[in-house]
Amino acid sequence: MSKEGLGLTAKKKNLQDWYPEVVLKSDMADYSAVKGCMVIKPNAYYVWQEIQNYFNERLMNLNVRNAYFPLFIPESFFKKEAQHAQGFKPEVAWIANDENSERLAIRPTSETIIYDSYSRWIRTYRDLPFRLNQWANIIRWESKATRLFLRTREFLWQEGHCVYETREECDKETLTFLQEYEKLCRELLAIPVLKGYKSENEKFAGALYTLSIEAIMPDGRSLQCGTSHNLGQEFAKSFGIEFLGKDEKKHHPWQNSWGISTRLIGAMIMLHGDDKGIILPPKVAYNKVVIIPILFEDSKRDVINQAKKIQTLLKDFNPILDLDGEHSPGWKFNNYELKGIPLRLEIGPKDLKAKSAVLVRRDNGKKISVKLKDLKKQIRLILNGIQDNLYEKASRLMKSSVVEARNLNEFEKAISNRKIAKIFWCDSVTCEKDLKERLNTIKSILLPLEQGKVSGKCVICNNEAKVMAYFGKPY
RNA sequence: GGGGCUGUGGGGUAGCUUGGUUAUCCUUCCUGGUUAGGGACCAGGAGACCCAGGUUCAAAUCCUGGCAGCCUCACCA
Repeated sequence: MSKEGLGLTAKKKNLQDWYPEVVLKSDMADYSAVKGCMVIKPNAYYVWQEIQNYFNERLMNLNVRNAYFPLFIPESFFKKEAQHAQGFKPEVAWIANDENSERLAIRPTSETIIYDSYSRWIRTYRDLPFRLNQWANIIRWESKATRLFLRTREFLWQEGHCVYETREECDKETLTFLQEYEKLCRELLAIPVLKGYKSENEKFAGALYTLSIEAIMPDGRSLQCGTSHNLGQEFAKSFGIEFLGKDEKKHHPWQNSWGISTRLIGAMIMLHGDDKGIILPPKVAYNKVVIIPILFEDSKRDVINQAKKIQTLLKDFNPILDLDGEHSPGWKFNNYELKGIPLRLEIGPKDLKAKSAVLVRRDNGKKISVKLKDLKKQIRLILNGIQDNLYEKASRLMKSSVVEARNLNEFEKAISNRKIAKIFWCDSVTCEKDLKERLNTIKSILLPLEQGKVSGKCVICNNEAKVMAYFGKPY
């Protein structure tokens, strides 16, 4: 029998059903009247704001300024970079209001409109490096297969666009931004990731190469969480971006672009949640604590007074104080567990006498009694502990999700066991395409940054192996 | 873009095959009372057939179209 808010599907049993259910019931998001477009509700939007706060500070350290470019991109801009245009063709939404002027794309990414401006702004080597970022919404007109946070027609992201004199600088910072993403995922969202290069098939349309971070979900599928592209000089050539060098000659600069999106919120929900609901990493929880008074007739007033005092004492953690008299404490426990509040504080007559309160962790359910004088310090410690524990738990999951496969047999076994297979690979486009024809949802996830020693045959096609690669099922 | 499934109060559902009284049950919500450390109990009350056409004496039920959700293939963050 299902009870309101808790008819949750077991996570392990059926992740595909659990995920949308828990997103809706935990009050993170809602569907809207428009297909593939979602409402991001306050607790989820707060996570996005924390991502912005964190990353804006990092950007300042890296000398990247924020700016904003238009939502609309003239069709002719798109066509200037042929590979780029081809790559995004299926998912661009168009505006064609005015029959007399060219139609406008609603940005699926902003390279073209931004680089048109860059071509007028960049003149000499003294203008370089040039680094901008924008926080924006993006439209990709997915025909089907939309999923809350993970794939929607409109989503929020940041896109950084930098210009450099030399390939070396560009390479270096392309990697730097990827490392920043890894750090953000680890420190803020407690998400461990794999880092590496995308294969030729999977790289960004128009890029020289693409670096990406990938989080492994509980069902063994890989979720791309952030990308950093070295765009080489091709966009510069297409958009006429040139600078006068110290050598008094004109050169095309090197460029990169890099982005993370609200998809990260989906990764966080899917990775940390359990059968009771979502679990918010303390650093991105709007309310880090919920105070639940245990009320009896004779001690009601004293307990409520104490609960209010504790609320004031703990204001740094923005605690919810639930004084609702209709619901039982047990009902409240379940409700806040569903919504993922990291820490619950229970205060009743027994605690009042002992000058203490009971703390219960959302991540492991452990319950301890803490003296009021130690409360703030203890909560700080416990919240840090929860943050660390979530990351460690997810790291163990990631480790157990990746298996080495030394031959085709082991490879296919790994895939059918829903694992990510680490293999020797020939790194050829045709090999990956052939594989896709046989196992249609399987592709290369990435080629790890640290390659180690590669010797032997490609596990898939038996040609000479050139790289180490992860293969699996992506989201 | 192709194929399949689905849409009933705030949430979960029965009813649809074979059209026919006042649309079932659980939960939520409101009122009053009794309660009280892991989803309390009693009494009363509120609340729904996705939208637009069509067939019919009569449509939640059948037909057509639209919208939305899910699964799957293709594509993609």
